[in-house]
Amino acid sequence: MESRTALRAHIGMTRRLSQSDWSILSQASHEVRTVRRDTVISRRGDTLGESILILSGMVGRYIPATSGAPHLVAVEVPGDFADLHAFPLKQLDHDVTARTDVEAAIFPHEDLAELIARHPGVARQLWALTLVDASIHRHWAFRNGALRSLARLADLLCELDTRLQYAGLRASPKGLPVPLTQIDLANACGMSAEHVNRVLRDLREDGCCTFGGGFLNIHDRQKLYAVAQFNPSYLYLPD
Amino acid sequence: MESRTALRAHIGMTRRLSQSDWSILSQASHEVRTVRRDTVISRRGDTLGESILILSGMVGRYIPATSGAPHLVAVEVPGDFADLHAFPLKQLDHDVTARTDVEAAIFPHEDLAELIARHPGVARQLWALTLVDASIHRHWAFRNGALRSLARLADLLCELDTRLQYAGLRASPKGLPVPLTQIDLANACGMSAEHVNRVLRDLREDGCCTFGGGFLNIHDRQKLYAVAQFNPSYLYLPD
DNA sequence: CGAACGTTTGAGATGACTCAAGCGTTGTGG
DNA sequence: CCACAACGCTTGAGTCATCTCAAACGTTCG
Repeated sequence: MESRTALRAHIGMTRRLSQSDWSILSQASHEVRTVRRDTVISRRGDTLGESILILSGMVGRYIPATSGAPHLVAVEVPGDFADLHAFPLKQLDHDVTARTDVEAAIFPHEDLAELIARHPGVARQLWALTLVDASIHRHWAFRNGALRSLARLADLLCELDTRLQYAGLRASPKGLPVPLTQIDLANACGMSAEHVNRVLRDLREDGCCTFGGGFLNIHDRQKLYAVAQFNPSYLYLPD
Repeated sequence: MESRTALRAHIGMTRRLSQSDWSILSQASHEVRTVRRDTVISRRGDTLGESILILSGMVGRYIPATSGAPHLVAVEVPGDFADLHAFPLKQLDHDVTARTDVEAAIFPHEDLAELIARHPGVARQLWALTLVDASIHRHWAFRNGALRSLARLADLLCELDTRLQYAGLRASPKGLPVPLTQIDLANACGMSAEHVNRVLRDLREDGCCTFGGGFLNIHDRQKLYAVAQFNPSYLYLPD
């Protein structure tokens, strides 16, 4: 049971860890939990005693706005820790919500603490994982501040394409599963849902990609990446 | 000499560290360097062997845009590590530039590594510092995605006010030193410089604050914070 | 079957941008 | 020491991107 967990979980961003570091880390988790879609996993201000590693599904981080809907500031895909920063900080400044049904490996903070004390190398790797997150956050700030709607939306789609593929969700002929609505995209990009719809139409008519039914179908990846002028270096993917 | 450095540097965000943790950490730095205004401290893709703690002045992190000026995605103030994430990641995805003349304490990565191996508690504190950075990045994504120009600019000014005050730069009758131009603000907020100028005029005419000559003079802090609906929880300031 | 939700499209309003010009300040070289 | 260049600030006028409001449609789910 546990070994199966470990096997399945060494995916996506956790591939930054060597096989041996991974086997050490995976011993800190003794439980896999399933979370239903739209469940709030943790709420701003909560004090957390555990962090979760996404095995399947997608979660979002939301900053509540005083007026209007909470704003989507990050998504986590399989292989990402959804809230590892709660381990050193103990507290979250935002909400974490399951966008789909989610399978997650639970890492109690006390187990992490013990593990880290004995394995500084793994500690460094975990630190690095949160720093890749930070780099992605910077890119979201850049995207929302520097890009116009067409490039902005395309850039987000490129990021999702790259990260989801790296997480092992290979594009099939039917497309890459992206369980977000146009409203979610609008929320992430700081655009109105109507405008997202129009920009998606433009991308479709330009032969770049179609988005719908939970799938992103990329017809011309090179063109899409060119529209976004996408440079994935900020994702710090190995290779 | 060194003790003076330590004394002066235990400011701002480093106050998250206890006095004893701080004395341990400060032993990892044997050099204070002065960097001239507008100097590029490190460039995207560089492999860094040291990280710097700002003692005085301000630095910016810029993501180069394929077209147009590089985009300002973060500023660091006294007490912040400008590039501590280069320690676990070894590489940067963006440029770091001195916005003013900067005094910085140098922390060679090999000294940090040794120190961290012996003091896991300090390691955890350093990790936490980079996570506060990440939280600030999330807020910048939120700001650029969710707020309209008036609130957006006001929110940035509130953040600068809070962080600079916390860094020990108390507001004098003449104002709080904010060594940025309107162009910098525009760059950070994803607005045109002309529009920043108009919004600053609005803030001035509303009696909130005046910005100019390297100073932010806040006339009615409560009003300014209300315009931005500013909630500083994301800064994770103790107390 | 009806309600709720997401998508799609249109029309009009507006916030923010671009272009343009003038002004003040600073720094520099003749 | 002056002159000029460079830069940032300020304001105006017109344009454009994006938003808002509105309505219709399809799908899902209870």
